[in-house]
Amino acid sequence: MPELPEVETIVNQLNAKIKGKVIDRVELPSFEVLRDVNKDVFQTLVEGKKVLRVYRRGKLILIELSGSLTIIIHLKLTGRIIEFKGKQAKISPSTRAVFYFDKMGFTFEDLRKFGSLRLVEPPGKKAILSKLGPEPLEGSFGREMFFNMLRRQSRKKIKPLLMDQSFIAGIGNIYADEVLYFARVQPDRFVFTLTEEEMERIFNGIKKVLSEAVEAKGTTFRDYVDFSGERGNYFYKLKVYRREGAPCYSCGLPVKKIRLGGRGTHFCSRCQK
DNA sequence: CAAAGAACCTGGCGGC
DNA sequence: TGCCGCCAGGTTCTTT
Repeated sequence: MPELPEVETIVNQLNAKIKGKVIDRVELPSFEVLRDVNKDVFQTLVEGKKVLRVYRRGKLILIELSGSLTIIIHLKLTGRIIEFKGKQAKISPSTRAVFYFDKMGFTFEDLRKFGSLRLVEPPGKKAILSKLGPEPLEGSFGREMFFNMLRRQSRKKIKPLLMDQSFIAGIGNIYADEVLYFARVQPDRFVFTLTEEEMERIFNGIKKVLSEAVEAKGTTFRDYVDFSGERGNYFYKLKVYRREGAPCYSCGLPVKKIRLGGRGTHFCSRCQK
C-alpha cells in the first residue's frame, strides 16, 4: 500500500471531512488491529471526543482528539481508510474498525491484518514519532543535511537505507526504486561508493518523485484507494517499478528485477550505475 | 554491524 | 478447470 504520497492523500481528505467533528461511536468488528489497548478502553476513550486535526508523519495517520489523545493508524500493505455517507457503514470481512460521525463516517479496512490502530497519550506518541527520520518533503530536509546523513551510514546499501524509516520517513518499495532510477544509481550500491553528484541526484529524486506522486494522489496497482475510493494516478508515471522486462524509457533495455533486502527491486542495468 | 530470511495474513495470478 | 507456488505500497524479529 501506502507510502508517503498515498498516506498524504488520505490524510488530506480525511482532515477536510472530519476535522472539528465529534466521534459518536466506534465499532470494532475485528479488534485484533488494536495494539496496546483493549476494545472497551478504546471505545470508552474515543467516543464523544472531538477531532482536532488529522495529519501524517512518515506513513502514519495521526488523528488528534480532544483530551490529549491521538489515534495512530498504520495501513501496512493493504490497509484502507474509506468514507461512507449516512448512518450505516458497509461492513465487509476485511473491515477492522468503523468510526461514526454525524451522518457520515469512515471504515478502516485491511485484508491482510497487518495494519494497526493505536490510542496514545503524549508520552507514547512522542516515543513512536521519535523513531522516525526526517520528513523528506519538508523544507528543513535539505541537501547538506542529507549528505551528512549518508556519510554516517556509509557501509549500507542505498536502497534498503532509503526505505529505513528511521533514516527518512515515508519512502517504501515503489518510490525507492523510482528515486534511484531518476538518480541513475543502482539499488545495491554501497553508500561509501557514491559520488557527490550521485548523492545530489538521489536528493533531487526524493524531492521530485515524492512531490509528483503526492500531486498524482499516489500509486495504485492493486489495493490502494484513497478516502473517496479513487485510485492513484502515479501508476502511469512509474519508470521501473512493476515494469520488469519492459523497455527502459531512456535506453530501451529491458528493465531488470532482482531481490534486494527481501524486496522486489526494479532498475535499468544500463542507465543506473 | 549489516544483510538475508522468516514471520505476520489473505487473495490474485501464472504455470502446468 | 484445478491445484501449487510465488508474489504483494510494511515492519519486526531471528539468523547468518
